[in-house]
Amino acid sequence: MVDASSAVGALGALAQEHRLALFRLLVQAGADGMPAGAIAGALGVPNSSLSFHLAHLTRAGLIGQERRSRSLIYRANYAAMNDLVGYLMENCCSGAACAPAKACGAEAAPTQAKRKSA
Amino acid sequence: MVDASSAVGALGALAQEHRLALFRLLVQAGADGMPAGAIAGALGVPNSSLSFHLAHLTRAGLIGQERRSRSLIYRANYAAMNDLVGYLMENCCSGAACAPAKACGAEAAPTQAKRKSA
DNA sequence: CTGGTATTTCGAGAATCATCGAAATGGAGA
DNA sequence: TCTCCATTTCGATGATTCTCGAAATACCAG
Repeated sequence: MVDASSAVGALGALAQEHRLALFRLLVQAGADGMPAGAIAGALGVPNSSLSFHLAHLTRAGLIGQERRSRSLIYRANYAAMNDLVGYLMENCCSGAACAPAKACGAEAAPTQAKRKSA
Repeated sequence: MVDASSAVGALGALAQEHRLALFRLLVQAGADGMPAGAIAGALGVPNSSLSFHLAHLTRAGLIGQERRSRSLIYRANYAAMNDLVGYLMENCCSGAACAPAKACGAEAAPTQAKRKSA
């Protein structure tokens, strides 16, 4: 489930050039994720700026992190992405021809608890 | 199609409490849309503020307007919404188990030219 | 043409956000 | 333990955004 304020938070997190590119990068990276350094290189953003955006996206619940030796591996939270999309399209067209729009149910539940039941 | 900057624009347009509520209201209203006054009433937002948000959403291409007598009818642009979602999920999971995620193909192309080819 | 209603524009103030260098932190290897 | 590397926090600055009353505009009915 998604409530209005968390949806606003998630959309706000994505509403920024670097963060959108970053999130899409992780979405496309799949379950393997990417270490912060590699992301910084791929996006051409200074470390301190990237860290800021990474934290923003994390706080919004759109990505998760996992430590792997010295590096922090980030990966997209597909469940959150699907929830957000579902929230946007909720009761779409007042019940007209609307496919439920489903998506990447990937195995994105390796380290952290992805079960954000609340 | 969607490019990065228009996606950022659309997400930024949705990343605001009132605008998100407004957009969802229109999404749920369906093809009939709603006049500005009714929206202001439903959201409890002053006219001048609502107009600002309406313009923002319109500039982002997420909603369209049509004059009907003295009122302006606003309605969601489902094509834009679907494009945005498609952009977010593009190449999801690096080709893993990802459904193409489709949605409200409604007849949302009444007044303005929705063909933003460029 | 005149009156009236629906909606937008104008303007200014308050608040939030993005950027990035330098310094601090946390973990791993020797 | 000591050192090194990856990443984050701190701090200040500049830019953007939200809000809303009052005035202007657009349109329709009579």
